[in-house]
Amino acid sequence: MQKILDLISEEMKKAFAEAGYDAELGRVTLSNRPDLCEYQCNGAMAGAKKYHKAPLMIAQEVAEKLQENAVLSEVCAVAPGFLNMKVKESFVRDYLREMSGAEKFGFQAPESKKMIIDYGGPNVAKPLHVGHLRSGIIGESIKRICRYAGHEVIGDIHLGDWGLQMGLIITELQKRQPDLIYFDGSYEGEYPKDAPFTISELEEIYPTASAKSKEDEAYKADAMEATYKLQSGVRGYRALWDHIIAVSVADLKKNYANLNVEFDLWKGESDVHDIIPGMVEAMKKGGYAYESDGALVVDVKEETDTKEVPPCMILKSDGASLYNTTDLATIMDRMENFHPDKLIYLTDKRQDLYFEQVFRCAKKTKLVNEDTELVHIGFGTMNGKDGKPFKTREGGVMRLENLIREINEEMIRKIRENAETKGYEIDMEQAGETAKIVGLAAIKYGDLSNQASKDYIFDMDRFTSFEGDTGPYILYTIVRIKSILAKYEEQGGDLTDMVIDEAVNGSEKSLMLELAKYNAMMETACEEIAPHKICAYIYDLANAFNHFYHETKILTEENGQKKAGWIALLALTKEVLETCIDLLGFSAPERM
RNA sequence: GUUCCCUUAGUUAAAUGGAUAUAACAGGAGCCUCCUAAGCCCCAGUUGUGGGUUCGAUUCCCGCAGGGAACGCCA
Repeated sequence: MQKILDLISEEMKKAFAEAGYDAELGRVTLSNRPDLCEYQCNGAMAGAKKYHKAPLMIAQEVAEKLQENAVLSEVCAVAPGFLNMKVKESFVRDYLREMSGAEKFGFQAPESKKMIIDYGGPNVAKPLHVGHLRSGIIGESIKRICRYAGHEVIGDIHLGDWGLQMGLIITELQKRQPDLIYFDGSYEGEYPKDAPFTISELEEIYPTASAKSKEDEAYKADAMEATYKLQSGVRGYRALWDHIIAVSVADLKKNYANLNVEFDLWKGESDVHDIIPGMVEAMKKGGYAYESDGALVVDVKEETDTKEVPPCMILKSDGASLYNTTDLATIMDRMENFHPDKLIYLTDKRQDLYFEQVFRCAKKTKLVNEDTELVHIGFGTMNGKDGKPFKTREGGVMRLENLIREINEEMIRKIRENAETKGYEIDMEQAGETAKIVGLAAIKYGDLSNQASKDYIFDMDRFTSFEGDTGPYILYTIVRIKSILAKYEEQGGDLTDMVIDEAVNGSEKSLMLELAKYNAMMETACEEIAPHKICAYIYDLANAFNHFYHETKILTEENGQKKAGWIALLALTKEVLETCIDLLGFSAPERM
């Protein structure tokens, strides 16, 4: 389905051509001055130089050609050469009717690609903290947006499960429980099914071990040896590692489920351990990798660089692999097993240069094809009110589950308060569920409505205040519509038998024009992988609806056809809003 | 030190090179016998600085100031 701007532009282009000017000048845009018009065209000003004519004269000539027209109800030329226009009510009506019946409201999907999203995953055995929030929230939304656009998308959490941290945990475990069967080298039997620790113990063990290793050289040496033993496949260590992963992953799944974030793959750095030697060999043989200060590196600088791009390090001087190594090996693995057209990496934006190096290295060493797209989406930091990285009141790192719990508690309080002032009974269980839904929307909308690349302030008070441009405001709008639709059915109305009518007032037309923007907005949001554009759109749409709602008494309308037309408009608004919030990764409750 | 990014109302954020820069919050004034007042409505208040390109610049280019970040054996 064509975008409404294109349809209007077609008319304008015809008029430009009829008046003897270049048709391309007739590109129509949304009005910057809603008080003057709905759409505008600046082509006359752009063409003034070319035709040596005053822009206003060109605009007037073009406007004359548009006086009899099926699309535009009003076209006028104003100084210095703007063409201002309004569209016919019947044209908008027809457009929305088509949109209602079309798949994805007429949004045309681009050419389908296969892509993998790498969430730059959390490390196992460490609790999720607010730093992990953005990657999960943004990643989930991007995944949904790309799928909506018709792409085949695989999301891989890409756990940090193979480094020194694992050795540290094992070492600390050995100090605490030296008699564990896993440390008995001569043991050849089956290992127990259950882990000798819980997730809370694990979360305490890692920081303890990490702190000890920084002070105690011998301890650190033990940890490095344990890492080596693990990576070289010592049975007991591998069995212990399996336990650590299992306990940790179960906890991660629970936490991500609370955020409504899902991964298709739970791979990690450990998965490519075996293919690293082959990759390194190939890089050497290909003449790409060479030794520098004892380390193995690949040059990735290019002549056009204005900045210095250091070589990409493949192996450390002690021969051990590092972050680069596993990322490159993972690229190789993904190319072989999934044949993606595009790889998207989601991490903190501080890793920009790092990914530039890795991507160049992957291209240069032909791990990927010439046309494989490698994209790094670097997101900004989530800061506290003081503008510094978000901390708890005590100054520590805020655990994700605590953050979610705090929001939920505040939400329940709000729901109770609301019920009390309006004087109705609430089911506490249901209130809890609603609180979760609304709280998640508050967190996600608060994050996604900002451009991903920018830092943003996470202000608990503002996010839970629910006023203005927030997730709860969007949900509230949807709930209002649901409530009206339900009452309409109670009155005996049929939701399957209704069709949108011409707008009868300004706020209704505004709502309709807002709806008509949908496919253009979605196209931009998909191309730019920009969830914040969807947020901005639904905020405008919710505003347009609330304005209309305020002016129009829908259910008490006596003209049945008129009422059904409004109900149809509401139904479309609701569907569009729900589709959008689904792409953002949250949903609306039945009531709030 | 080098390079990259950022700077918009008191605060937090918007604006393919277009008219009077857009919202929200905070501040001030209104609207519930009426489909959820988590709403609607009115008022007041902004592009760091100096140049350039352009008919027109928050947007593009150059300088300056202020802030952030990255710069081979961390991830």
